[in-house]
Amino acid sequence: MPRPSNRAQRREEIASALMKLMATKGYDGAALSDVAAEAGLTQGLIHYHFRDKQEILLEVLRLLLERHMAALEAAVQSAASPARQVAAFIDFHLGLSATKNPEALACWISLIGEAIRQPAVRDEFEKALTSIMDLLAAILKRGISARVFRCTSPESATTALVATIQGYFVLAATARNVIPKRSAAASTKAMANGLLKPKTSIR
Amino acid sequence: MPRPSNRAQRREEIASALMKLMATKGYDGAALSDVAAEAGLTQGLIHYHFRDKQEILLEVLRLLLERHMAALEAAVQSAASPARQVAAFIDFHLGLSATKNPEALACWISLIGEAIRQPAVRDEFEKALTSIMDLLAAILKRGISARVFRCTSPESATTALVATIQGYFVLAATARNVIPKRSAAASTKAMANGLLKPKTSIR
Amino acid sequence: MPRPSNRAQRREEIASALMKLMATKGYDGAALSDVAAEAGLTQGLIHYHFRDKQEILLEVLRLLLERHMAALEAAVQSAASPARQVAAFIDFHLGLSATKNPEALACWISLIGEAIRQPAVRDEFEKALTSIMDLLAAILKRGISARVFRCTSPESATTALVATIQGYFVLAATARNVIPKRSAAASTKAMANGLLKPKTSIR
Amino acid sequence: MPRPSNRAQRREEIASALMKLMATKGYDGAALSDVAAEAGLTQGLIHYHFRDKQEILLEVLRLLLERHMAALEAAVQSAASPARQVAAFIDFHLGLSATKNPEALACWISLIGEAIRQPAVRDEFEKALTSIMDLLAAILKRGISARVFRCTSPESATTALVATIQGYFVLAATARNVIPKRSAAASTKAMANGLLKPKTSIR
DNA sequence: GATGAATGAGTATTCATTCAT
DNA sequence: CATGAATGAATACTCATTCAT
Repeated sequence: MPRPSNRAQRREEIASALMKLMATKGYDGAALSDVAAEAGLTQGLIHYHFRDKQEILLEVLRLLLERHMAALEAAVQSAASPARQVAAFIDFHLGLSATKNPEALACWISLIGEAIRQPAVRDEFEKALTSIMDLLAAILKRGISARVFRCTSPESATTALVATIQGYFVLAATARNVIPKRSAAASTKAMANGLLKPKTSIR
Repeated sequence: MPRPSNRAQRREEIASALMKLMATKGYDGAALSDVAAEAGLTQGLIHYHFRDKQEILLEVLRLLLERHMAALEAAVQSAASPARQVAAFIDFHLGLSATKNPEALACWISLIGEAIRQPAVRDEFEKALTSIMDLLAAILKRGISARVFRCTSPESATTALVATIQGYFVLAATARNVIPKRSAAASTKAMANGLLKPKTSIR
Repeated sequence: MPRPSNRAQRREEIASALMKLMATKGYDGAALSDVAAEAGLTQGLIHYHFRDKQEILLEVLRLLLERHMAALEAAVQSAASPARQVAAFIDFHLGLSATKNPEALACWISLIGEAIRQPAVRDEFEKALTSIMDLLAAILKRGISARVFRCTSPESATTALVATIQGYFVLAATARNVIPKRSAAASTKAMANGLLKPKTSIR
Repeated sequence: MPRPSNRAQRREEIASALMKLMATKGYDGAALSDVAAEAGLTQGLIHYHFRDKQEILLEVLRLLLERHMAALEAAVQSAASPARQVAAFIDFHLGLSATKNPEALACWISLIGEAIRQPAVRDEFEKALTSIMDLLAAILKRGISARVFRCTSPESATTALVATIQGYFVLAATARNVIPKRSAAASTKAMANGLLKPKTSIR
């Protein structure tokens, strides 16, 4: 009578606990003993479910991406035209409701820091970024095919817009005061217009 | 006759050593014993020149900014018109020679991570960003006064362009492969055109 | 109809797994989780078959001795005279084929280390040594009765020869290079001649 | 004004503490926290003077060998002829006073166990054995040159005698009861006679 | 018999910081 | 100024053992 496995659930509990702690203390600052306490588990159990701390970090990244992509796809699919989808993509990341989850944001910035150093994290982080960029690139390509965007390189444009979004994330996490209220999405759309030269302005 | 103080020099040596180590190992990963070894002096001496590790980090930030601003001002001042100065500003950060110093880039990303957590670092980081943004804002304001830029909020535009640059830094540090070759500066200029609607295109 | 008990078989599987791991990692270095993996079963099951880790070690010793004694008795019994039996005893331990099983050798050395510390292991180890020595002592006593050996204390002679063999084991396990090729059995026989002063030389 | 170094002294204190604990608890069983307590130092200081635990073990080996060789050379040099020097060599290791230091003996046996696994320990252990064997080999060679020993291979004879001594160490450490009182040195001399066929018996 | 989850004490090692000299 | 020793708390990770199913 094999016992039913609760691995997936426990792994998520542990990763969520790390996510929460990382937001305020960073990856290095989040001790596994704190993670265990936060998750209401013993420290030994953490290493029963994860080989090492890095593996938990990768699970955090996986969770963040999973949740992000699901919501992002929903937001984008509800928009009709490519131009509106680009606007939806920007609003999703930089609109009013985007700042609702500062925990995820701080966690994401911490992930950037670890991605520089830990090759395994870098690989997964790059894949995560690629997932997000692929979604935007597909929109741009549809807009180009439909001749509503006049843009030579959808790859470059995708990168530029994602860079802007990531940059706003950095500013929001480190120097919130330097961002004029509600300017992020609007400015980014203005920039998208310069980049994509759409027949109808993105707004 | 007291021997001449070498405080300033020693402080810079120590900060430079931390900068070098942070680039590859991050702030937490750079042990002060390693810093001492890298700087060619003893661990005890570090605490003679700095109260604690954070103070060295702040010195690193100061050094980075000092060097950055000096070179940036030189690059911008050599440009004639506001439009050309914006281009110079972008090229300085994202042009071909910008990637020449990966150490400073990785160090900067690490600083972002610490700025989230250590309030003292956050304050200085915000000031550093403000210095950079002030320089760009001044250019934009001149352009607006001279009616070569049609842009309602120079503050928002400044923020947007700096965000884009910071975002490219993040991508360059974590997922170099996702940036099409030489696209960063060009795309950013295209975006600047959308943002500033200049009489003559920025390029 | 209850399924047939596989206790004995499982115990041997587990002990064999520990034996294999001990050879390369030592007793302390062989984690029970590794033992379970090596034996192809789960960690929990190990403690169903053994009270604790030490009990597995004792089983390892029992297995090693059982196999050793069976082969040793066969080797000795095929020799005709006491002198030839002594030679067979030496050859069995130090001859060319003796080094064929480095796993058992390394395991034996590890057992020595544990015998120093764990009293239960020491007791069993002493019994094992006694079994081996009893076999040699019987040969020597027969030789003395038959007046082919001139030796006052068969106990001392037995101990001396077994000590030499154990010593060669130590050298073989730790410093293989210091033993001149094929010298072990020959030298030991020369020493046995000094010890037993046989009418016909042992060789 | 450089502070005078006490490294050598501290290293010896720490190694001595490990030696003492290893004798009863083995290498793995001797926790560095216990070593620190035994030496009356803090745990951190141990790692200031030694990179890791293995390095302490190597220092233990070095200390053991240093002390052993000094006393052994003194014992051997006080003997006049090669035959008497061989006797002195044997007595030094197996005579009545040899068992006076059970701590060093148990420690030596533990070292054997570690030499099997840790290559760095094996190398040093082999060198230590070689030092001891070189001393005996030199005696044998002098005896052969002087035609008082009739022995074809001094290397094999050296190995055989050292093996016997090591074997007695093993028996003494694990199964003291199996060694007839005072038989070790006498039996080994009898064996040496078989091996070296000296003109005058070794005794 | 067998599984897999859970425990909790233990371990080597790291490191910022202090301080006597 | 400078050294090197010393501290002590913290940290990730290991592992024999227990237990509910």
